[in-house]
Amino acid sequence: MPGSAQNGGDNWRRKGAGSKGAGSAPRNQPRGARMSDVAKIAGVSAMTVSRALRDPKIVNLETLKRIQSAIEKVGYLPNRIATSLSLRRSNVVGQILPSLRDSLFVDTIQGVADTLGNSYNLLIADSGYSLEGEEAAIEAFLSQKVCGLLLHNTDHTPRARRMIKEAGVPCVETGNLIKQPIDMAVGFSNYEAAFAMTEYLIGKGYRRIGFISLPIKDNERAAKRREGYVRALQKHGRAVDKSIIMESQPGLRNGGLAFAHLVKSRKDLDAVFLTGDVLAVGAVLEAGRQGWRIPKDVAIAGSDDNELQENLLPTLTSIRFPRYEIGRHAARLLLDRIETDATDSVIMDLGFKIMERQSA
Amino acid sequence: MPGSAQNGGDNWRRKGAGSKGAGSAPRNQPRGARMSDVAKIAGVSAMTVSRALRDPKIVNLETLKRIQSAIEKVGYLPNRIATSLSLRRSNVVGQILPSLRDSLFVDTIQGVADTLGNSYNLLIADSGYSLEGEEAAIEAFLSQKVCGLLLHNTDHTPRARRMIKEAGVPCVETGNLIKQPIDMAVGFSNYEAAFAMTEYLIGKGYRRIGFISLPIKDNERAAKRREGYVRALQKHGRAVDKSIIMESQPGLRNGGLAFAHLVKSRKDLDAVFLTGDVLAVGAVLEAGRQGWRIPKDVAIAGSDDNELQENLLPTLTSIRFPRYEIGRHAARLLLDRIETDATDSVIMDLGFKIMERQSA
DNA sequence: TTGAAAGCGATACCAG
DNA sequence: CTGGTATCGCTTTCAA
Repeated sequence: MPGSAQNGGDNWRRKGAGSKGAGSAPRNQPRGARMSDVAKIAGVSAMTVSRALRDPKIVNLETLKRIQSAIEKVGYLPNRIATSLSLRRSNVVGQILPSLRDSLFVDTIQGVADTLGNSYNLLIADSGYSLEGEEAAIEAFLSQKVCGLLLHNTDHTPRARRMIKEAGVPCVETGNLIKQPIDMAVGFSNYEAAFAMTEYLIGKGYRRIGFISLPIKDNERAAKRREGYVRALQKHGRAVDKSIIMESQPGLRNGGLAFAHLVKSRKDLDAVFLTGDVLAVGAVLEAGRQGWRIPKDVAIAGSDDNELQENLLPTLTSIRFPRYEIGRHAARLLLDRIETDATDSVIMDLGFKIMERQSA
Repeated sequence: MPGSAQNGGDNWRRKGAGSKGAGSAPRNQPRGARMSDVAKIAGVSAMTVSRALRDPKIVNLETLKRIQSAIEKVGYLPNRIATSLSLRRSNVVGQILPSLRDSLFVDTIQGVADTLGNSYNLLIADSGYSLEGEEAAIEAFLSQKVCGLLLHNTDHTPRARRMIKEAGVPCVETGNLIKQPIDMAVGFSNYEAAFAMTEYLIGKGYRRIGFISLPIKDNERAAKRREGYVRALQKHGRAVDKSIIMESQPGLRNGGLAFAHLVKSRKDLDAVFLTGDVLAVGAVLEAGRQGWRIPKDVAIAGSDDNELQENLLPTLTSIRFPRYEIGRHAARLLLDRIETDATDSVIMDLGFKIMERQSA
């Protein structure tokens, strides 16, 4: 229902909204020039045109020139659909993410796009955070005959795994690293990262460290982070207190609310580790509203570091993940597999960094 | 050069990075089942299978069942490349944005993806903020035979415009509204928005209002906003002082620096309007560092409202643009054009909202 | 309701 | 260096 509820009875400022204008679009399906048209004009066969496009060196220079001018004359654009059918291989890579809206993923997408360059195109879809959604997108992409697949989750439906394997399409899973990828994997260990941050906080002398993450259900990353937190506490002989382990819905506001709730309910907390989305940023802002001094009253640590976090007041101690690099490497692995006969199953751990700042 | 410089001599925490594992990928190009294979198993012709998939009702129920079980048996997946070639029309929509990394655009992408649904796929590319980059992406997409095109700019190379028109592909330009779209346009007026915000500030009693935008060169949106600011001042009989009109590179930090520079150089400023990217957020954070009271010492107004801006301290007065809605409407227009014989040239103004908050 | 034949626009292969 | 022919996998058209 686009634009009905959202804009109903609104007070948006606009001018002459929805004007249907005078112009008209070209309806005469011109069915652009084909290779054979170019060939005819240049006085050669279609095959020669094909060669001229693909490998100009093997074509007579004179012929080549005639072909090129014919191409310009009719404004010929190769039909990549026909090429793909003939070659039985497309030049399209498919990437599926939980959500496109989440700014966490845009760096990875850009890393992929930058690496693909001009020879490949990127098909993109979101799973809506559901395995069924992912399966549907995978099916659609395999139907499109993508030459490679990039998945964010490492958790998939059995049918999804089977389809990918049967299609024999190169596939890179990004995000949380696992032991048994479908094909290849690039990412970092959410477990290790949360473990390291928890140890960092312990090392800084905090005695009672709360933990807030996104809901664990159907979220392997959040689950692994909580596990890392718990194990780090245990390693250092700290009690694991379930009453200071919370979940929060995504969003700045929700993170702030969860944080305030936790701090108010447990006066002995001296640090809170919020991981996922913008939860930690919300906590810093909420602390400001409450008048709590960070880190003196309570310390805050976050994850998914970005420019905002290093400019907040106070600046936020956080885990930095190499999201752009993950995109680059994932795409690179795909291209290597496609363009060479590389066949190794690769698991690439790009690690993480603890960014020590003012908040903890 | 992926991963060399960026990770060279680093101190990222990882485990056994770059392990080349034991596994191996399926190399035996299985060339999945074709429609004729399904047909053979079901004891019918390929045409009947085609009909069964496209319009099950017109096929005998018994036959249909045999076909369906044959499909499951061989794990048949339709080849959309072949369909597209045969139909001379793909089910892929192409969207081109200045950058994928910029979180400003993700809402629009999501709006598009949500509207396309399961029947269409989304090809995406970035122009790298250059007209040449956009032209290259348009050419690639037209070669892929996209059934519709979504452009962010309203400024294009002549060749790009010509190619789109000659291909006869439905096209929606989003972003700044213009009078002469290639085909259709959805967006808002940057001029009107900046004009309205400037009038708002004047109405609040601010006497001397500075202006900071992204660099105007090759940025029609920024140019229109500055024009709106200037005209609003003129309408209200205010002097236009070039020394308090600045440009800033994108980024939180840069916005903060530009803001601090402006405030320090002109002690009589009582408000600054920062438009574009996260400039205004950077200004609020910088004010915090400097110890300036907002809006008492100086007021701040921004644009591109989001959840962060309404949770900053102080909350930020800002212009809200309906980015998600733009995506939805743009995609809807495209689908209408594709699926019906609609031919109207539409210019749709979705407006904007001034969000009045604490900072101005 | 079903099937046979002729494309869609390019490329691989084999001759010349 | 160049051209003819078969083919990629599906759909349209026309018969049966």
